[in-house]
Amino acid sequence: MEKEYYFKEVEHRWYELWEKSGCFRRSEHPEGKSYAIVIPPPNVTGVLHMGHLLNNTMQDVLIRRARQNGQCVFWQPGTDHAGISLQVVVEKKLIKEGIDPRALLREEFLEYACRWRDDHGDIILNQLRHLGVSCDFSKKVHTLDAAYSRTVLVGFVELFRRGLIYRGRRMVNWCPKSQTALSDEEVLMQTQKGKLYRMRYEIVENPGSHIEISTTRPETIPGDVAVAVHPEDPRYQHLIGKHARRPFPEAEIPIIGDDAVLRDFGTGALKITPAHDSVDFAVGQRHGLAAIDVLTPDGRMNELAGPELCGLTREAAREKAVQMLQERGLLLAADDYEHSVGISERSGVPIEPRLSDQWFLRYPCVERAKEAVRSGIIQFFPRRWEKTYLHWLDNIQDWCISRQLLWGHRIPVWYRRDCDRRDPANWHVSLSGPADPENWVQDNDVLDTWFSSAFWPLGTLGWPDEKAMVRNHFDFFYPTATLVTGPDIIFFWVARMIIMSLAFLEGDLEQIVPFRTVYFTGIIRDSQGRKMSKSLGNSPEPLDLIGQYGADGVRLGLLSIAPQGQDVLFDGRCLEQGRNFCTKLWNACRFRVLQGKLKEPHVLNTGRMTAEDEAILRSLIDLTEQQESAIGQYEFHGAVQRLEKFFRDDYCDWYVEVCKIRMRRDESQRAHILTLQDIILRHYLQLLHPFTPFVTQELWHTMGYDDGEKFIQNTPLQNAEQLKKIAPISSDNIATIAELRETIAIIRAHKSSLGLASQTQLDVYYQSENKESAIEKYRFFLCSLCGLGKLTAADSLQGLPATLTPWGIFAMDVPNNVDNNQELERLRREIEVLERNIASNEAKLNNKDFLANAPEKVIAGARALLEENRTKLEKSRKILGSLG
RNA sequence: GGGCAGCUAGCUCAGCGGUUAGAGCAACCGGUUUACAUCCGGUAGGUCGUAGGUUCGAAUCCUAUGCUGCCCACCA
Repeated sequence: MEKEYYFKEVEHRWYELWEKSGCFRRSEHPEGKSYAIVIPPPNVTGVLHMGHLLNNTMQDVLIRRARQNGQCVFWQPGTDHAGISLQVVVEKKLIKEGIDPRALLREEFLEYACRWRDDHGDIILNQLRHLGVSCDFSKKVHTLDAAYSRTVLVGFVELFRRGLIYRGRRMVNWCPKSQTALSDEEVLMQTQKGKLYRMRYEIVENPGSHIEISTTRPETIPGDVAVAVHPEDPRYQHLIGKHARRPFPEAEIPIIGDDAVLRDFGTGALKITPAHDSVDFAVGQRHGLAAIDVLTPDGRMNELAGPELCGLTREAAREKAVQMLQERGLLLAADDYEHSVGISERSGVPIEPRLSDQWFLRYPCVERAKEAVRSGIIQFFPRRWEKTYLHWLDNIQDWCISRQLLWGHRIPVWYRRDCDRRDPANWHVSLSGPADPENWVQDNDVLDTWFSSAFWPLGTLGWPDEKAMVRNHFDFFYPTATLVTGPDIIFFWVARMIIMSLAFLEGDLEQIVPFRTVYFTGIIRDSQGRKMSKSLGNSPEPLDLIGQYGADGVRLGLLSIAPQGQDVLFDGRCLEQGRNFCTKLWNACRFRVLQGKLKEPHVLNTGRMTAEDEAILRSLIDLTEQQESAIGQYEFHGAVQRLEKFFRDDYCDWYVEVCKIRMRRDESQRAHILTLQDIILRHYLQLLHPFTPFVTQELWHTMGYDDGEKFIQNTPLQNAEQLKKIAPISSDNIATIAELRETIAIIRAHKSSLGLASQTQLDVYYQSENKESAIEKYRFFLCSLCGLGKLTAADSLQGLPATLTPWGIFAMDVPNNVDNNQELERLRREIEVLERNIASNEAKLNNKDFLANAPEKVIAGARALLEENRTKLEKSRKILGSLG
């Protein structure tokens, strides 16, 4: 066995073997308990980032543990076509090559896009392989695959048939940069500093008098069709019915009363621009006003804005409009003002409310979707996200699902050639299109990418094609077990998957929900709590990290700092610790290998079990129980901590050290000890495997534990009950070992506080009331682990510095030159603390209310504690007396 | 404007009604006795954001309040 662990070589070798052997594949004859996860499909345009590492490590832990537990596992991988993102990437590439993407035909552009997708689409999944993910890559799905596309379009057609998808001319969020409509969820509200302009329009009927109006958007003045005031506002009531003079292009517009106007905001008078504001649009509808669109799709002013503004960008037009107001003496004030502006999530520019013809979905099954979560049929971890989810569903708005893009699922609607597209009589909606295509024109738009992702758990398992569903064992793997994702896409994706599943499947909620639990991970930030971003340069390159620390080190490190459901502050040091632990594991196993092979491996003679053997076995059983509950509650952080603590503190630093002493003293124990070590290491490797798949697999092989099963992940994991059958464990023995370990720790600390190096041999005298036999039994451990020379019982402490342990007082025969003062000081402090504690114990036990109300167990505990403290105090005083 | 989290040792977090509040990292002291210096032993460090309340007992429950961060919301 190599002295060093070469993780790079090991990881590559095993991953290839795993994939080649097909051990990640789902069973084609599934039986027993199913455990499926669908991967949140990464964008084909994406590169692996820290969030992917965390998210996929967690999924892999769940999947591998399920495999060990003998469940029938399926982890479905795939990629998302990434609508706008991919289109932008391809457009940029074309421009670089001197091709104008807008001059291309749809088919030509799509050809370029497909080629890019085929060249780059699998990069991110291949990167994930380096992390060790055990997805079934043979079942990979891409959202634009023919079968999956069919799923999406069937969904559209059916929702249309049910009257839930409709086409309408409505105010939508328009992104002037990508020139498409967006859903409300794709608009981020950001507070921005701007100006609130106060200006005045002349009253036509009373020349020379004016009405004052506040606005943040003077560039939309040419689109004004009215001025609105509150109908009961005494300041303006008399003006309703009269007209105001719009300054440019000059026009007379009516002054109307509408109670949407807030009297106490600004001047209480509102200019109405129905084409560029949703409130104004509603007002316009109520009053039968026209909408004058003064903007072009790319966010510039058009001819209707008048010659001075036409052609300017929104921003430039605002400046120009302010200047024009000033020139006309109409601008009264420009106050600094902070307000929310909608920003396009994708392109980062302010969105423009715009009137256009789009397709909308009225969400089905909203009440059932709420019920599914509220009732706990779908469980959220952490639970608080339930509220966020329910709140969104309570206020749900229809979803604009059409996008003015080329890349995506083209809307399966055809319009009769040269006829009114707004008249449903001229629509054809179907999967295959009209029988006489020459008379029809297909809708140019594609569907929102999130519309297609909403079908992910359904489509990946073959729905709605019955043959495909049988082939994919839909009935067995659906509903999936768990979804692991970020809370940032709770509306975009999680809620919509639930809704679509409920809309299309029939049966009890338990059977038709897409998953039974959702674990929301935190977001990875840098060590200062900032979001990882390219511009800040604070996002490490995941593959570099894997190369530097090993996939196992990265996995362990990340999980060890990820608090449940809270953001993760990333620091490279955690990866170092992760890697160090893997090295530690390697060395401990190597040590076992150096002890040699056993003739009869795995056969334990329980008659030879000692107290320390029982204690380590008990720790292993406890660890096994803790792992089960921690992983069940998605407490990855706690699970990792306990795994590391057991191995370092209990196994390596205590048990193995003790075994060295035992074997040195008594060669006949050797086989027994090594057998037990093998049992422990073997089980421990299995417990650790989901977290660090590579090093555990390598050791599984190196240690020769693979005689029955080559791959550790396919080896059944014993539970706590099964482990308890290995050998009987007495609680007295467990207590004895706990006391022994405490005694050793106290003696070591005492030596250290006396300024003595740990290996300095010291003679020690002890006084013990009833633990002499224990001390004698374990004297070799005490001497060896504490660096003691002679250890003898004595009647007096002879004025030597002494310390109190569970087993009595131990006095160190220190050289004369050792300074006693520090030791005296320490003792006095200790006595002080004891006295304080005893006083508080007594006060408690003298409190009648405490005795009356506290449970018996607590009172008994308090009494025992008081007794213990009194004994300690007495002995400490004795030590002090003998020293002084 | 509404809602949700977080505030515990220098840093990152556990603990969420019952002894004297824990861990890892960092700091400091000491150590190579045949797995491991990517290691081992040890020390120090906290009025649990603040103020009230409930309780025999509060970091933990309640009520206010202060920061910090996130989400939702059509006041131009």
